[in-house]
Amino acid sequence: MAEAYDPQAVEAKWQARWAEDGTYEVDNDDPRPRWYVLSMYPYPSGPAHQGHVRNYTFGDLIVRHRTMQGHAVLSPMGFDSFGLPAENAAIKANSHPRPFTDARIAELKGSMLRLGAVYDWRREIRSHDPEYIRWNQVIFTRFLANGLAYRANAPVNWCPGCNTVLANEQVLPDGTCERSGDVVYRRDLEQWFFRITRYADELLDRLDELDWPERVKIMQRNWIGRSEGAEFDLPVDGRPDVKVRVFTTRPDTSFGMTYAVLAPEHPLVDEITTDAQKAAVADFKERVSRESEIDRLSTEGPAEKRGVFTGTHVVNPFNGKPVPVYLADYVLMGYGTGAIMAVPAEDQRDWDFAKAYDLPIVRTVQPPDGWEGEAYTGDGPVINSEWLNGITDVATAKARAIDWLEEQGLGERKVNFRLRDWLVSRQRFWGCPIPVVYCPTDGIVAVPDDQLPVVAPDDVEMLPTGESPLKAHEGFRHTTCPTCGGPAERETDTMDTFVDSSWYFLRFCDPWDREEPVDKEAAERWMPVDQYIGGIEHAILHLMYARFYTKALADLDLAPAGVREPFKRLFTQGMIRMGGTKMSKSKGNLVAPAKYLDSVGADALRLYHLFVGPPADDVDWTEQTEEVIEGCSRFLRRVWRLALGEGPGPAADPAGADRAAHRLIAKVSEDFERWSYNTAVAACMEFTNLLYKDGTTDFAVDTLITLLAPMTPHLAAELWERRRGGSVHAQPWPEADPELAKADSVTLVVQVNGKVRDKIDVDPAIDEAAATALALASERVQAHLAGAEPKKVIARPPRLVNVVV
RNA sequence: GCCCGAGUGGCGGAACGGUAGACGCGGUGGCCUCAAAAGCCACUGCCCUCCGGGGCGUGUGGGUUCGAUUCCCACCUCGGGCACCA
Repeated sequence: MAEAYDPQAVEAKWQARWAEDGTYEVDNDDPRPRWYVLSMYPYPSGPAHQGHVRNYTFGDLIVRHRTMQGHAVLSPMGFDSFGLPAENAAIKANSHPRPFTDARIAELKGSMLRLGAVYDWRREIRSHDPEYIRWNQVIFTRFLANGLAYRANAPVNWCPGCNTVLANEQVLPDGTCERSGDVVYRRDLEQWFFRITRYADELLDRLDELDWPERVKIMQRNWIGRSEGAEFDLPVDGRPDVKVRVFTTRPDTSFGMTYAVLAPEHPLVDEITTDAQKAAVADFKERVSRESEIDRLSTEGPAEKRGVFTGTHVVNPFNGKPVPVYLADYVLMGYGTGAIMAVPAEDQRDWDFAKAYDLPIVRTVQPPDGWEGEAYTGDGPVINSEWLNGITDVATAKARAIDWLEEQGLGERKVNFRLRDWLVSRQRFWGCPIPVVYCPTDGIVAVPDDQLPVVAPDDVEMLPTGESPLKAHEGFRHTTCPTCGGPAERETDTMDTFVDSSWYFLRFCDPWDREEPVDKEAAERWMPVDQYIGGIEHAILHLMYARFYTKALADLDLAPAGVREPFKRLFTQGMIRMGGTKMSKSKGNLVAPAKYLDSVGADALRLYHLFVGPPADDVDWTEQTEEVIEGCSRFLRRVWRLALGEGPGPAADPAGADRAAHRLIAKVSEDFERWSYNTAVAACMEFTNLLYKDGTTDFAVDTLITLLAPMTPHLAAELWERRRGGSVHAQPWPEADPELAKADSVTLVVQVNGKVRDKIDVDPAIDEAAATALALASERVQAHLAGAEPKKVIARPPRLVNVVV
């Protein structure tokens, strides 16, 4: 009797061997065809949780599968180690975020190793490493030099009590500060931005060429929010020198404009407000500025309170008629021109406002017969529009209206984006410092390369004031100007941590490069990432920023010019849920993987994650989960006994077992390609059941072990070594022989009027005539025909015959 | 409100337009054992049955088709994303 399967012993042995042998280290000059697999590098929050396990199980499967297929697989890993949790923990413990972060990384890395996920750890990147900070900062200065980084005023949440900026998450729903309880208000502050909008068109257009989940592409398209329309001027009535510029996507409806609206923050507001309305307008502006973001953006609430009349009129250039100008909170300064022409008949927001303020409504598109709705935004013939009347569709009318505006010199075609520039300033300590100094003489000066990295000092006091200790650190703050040598002040803001993750995949190609952030030759070789794997929660921000960085770095000659997109294929795995909500540390409902690593082992836990359902779907962690994991462990023990000769004896029909093995190869290979791991596991279980029933052959068992290698790598390695010697992971991925993989007989299903009435075993090569004859000869079929003549017989040999009466 | 995605046994889930429920969990029965654990074998959608079989079944209602879980239309429920973007 061979010894029982001891997962902990087997797993420790092979993990040590893979590390010692550097099995999954890959050099940049490796001659094999390249393949770059990347799981999103994690924020180190402590030991791995089930979401990590799921992510790295899929990633590791691909690494091992592609390696067996003969590729040089680049599989790097690192840690997104800057961020607020470490800063808060440090404040709480009155320590520094670094030791805290390093400890969390050690824990997470430890559980990744125990999972048996293999990486080229020589390439490890940590965002808080001074070397990575340096290159992050070099890139920032290049962005600055090329107009991709700039400083501008931006509204922020300001807490007067804490004297600091708050993140949206730190503002309570009632608009007060979560720490001090003071009323938070919006205030303009100088902040750093990256000009991602320069790439808006390319970010949108290149989505088409990506092999990404459709829903992620849709989310990105919506986020970019490209809309085509026109911009034109509305002269103020009686003051033709003052004009209000508006943006509209529906210039065809211009004859239906019955009023105009400015955003409350619009610069022309004070100029055009009449004396009689001054008090009301001031009152309204004051109220809007105090409204929290949430209130302002809510569609709830009485429409009557949402606007105010300025007392002024503007002239509709289309028909020369004056219309009143209002301020309304539903018009935003940040989009378009911050002013609109309002056409209540064809815009629901305008309709609601018009109703509340008793403004006229004029339809310019004929709604379909029986239309009972309010604003009509669909297609239809133009009405009430003078020279636009008679046009029967919106698209033509739009084009005609824009042409007219351009001919008259009143306005022009215009494309607007919802996408805003990326605000990267964070008033935080535990992040990459922005490498800039402010000099009274030279203004904003980038820190020169030879003085990088700018690293935050260690002798800081982490205080619960909400302020970055960098601000209070005189030694850091006061410096000299790199240009004039005079006294200057350092920027104390740090960069958004999304900056760190926007190019790490490029650095992985050659993390040893001491000259440049990205080694272009190495990046040329490995990029783009062939398979990127991560959570759907990064569908917009991280993936958008990384796409932006890749394009910008290419244009600045900091990355290969030909690589415009970082991630060729993207797979987004489902979330782990428990009791209806996402399993997470903050919700306190984590089920630690360690407990399963200690009991059933890593392979069984990996198998569970592969088997439980389609990888893209969410997983519910329930009372039953424990039993399913136990079931996976049971299967592995079954394989163990089978492989070591303790299960069934040799097959009476060895050729039949071998043919089944070839079918298994075909099935698992196909399932791997289409991310159907749950059915691949099911096929292996089914095959194992078959061997238990009909007996084994060496080829059948070896095949099973080889196919399991990417899924349960330790067990497969151990069994292969005991049976054959050497490493299963060095074996080539098996090829199915199509001849042998053919089934020796198939079930012909015979239906009468679409209902199954008989099943007959037939030769797979059976032809239509023979199948029909066989079906009609069936006693059961005859019984159901009851003497009637078939009207029609549909034969789809060898699987089906349908007799229609 | 708009945009996605999903509704299949007691449960997780299978199913190029062609046998609905693979595989697993749970359950039932049997074998092994002094007993238990482990293991092995069989059965397991619902209803009816004269045990031959028959009927009903993939959220609801229609449609296309010889045939629909699959394609089309409408609706319901749940989950997610964006939320006044002119």
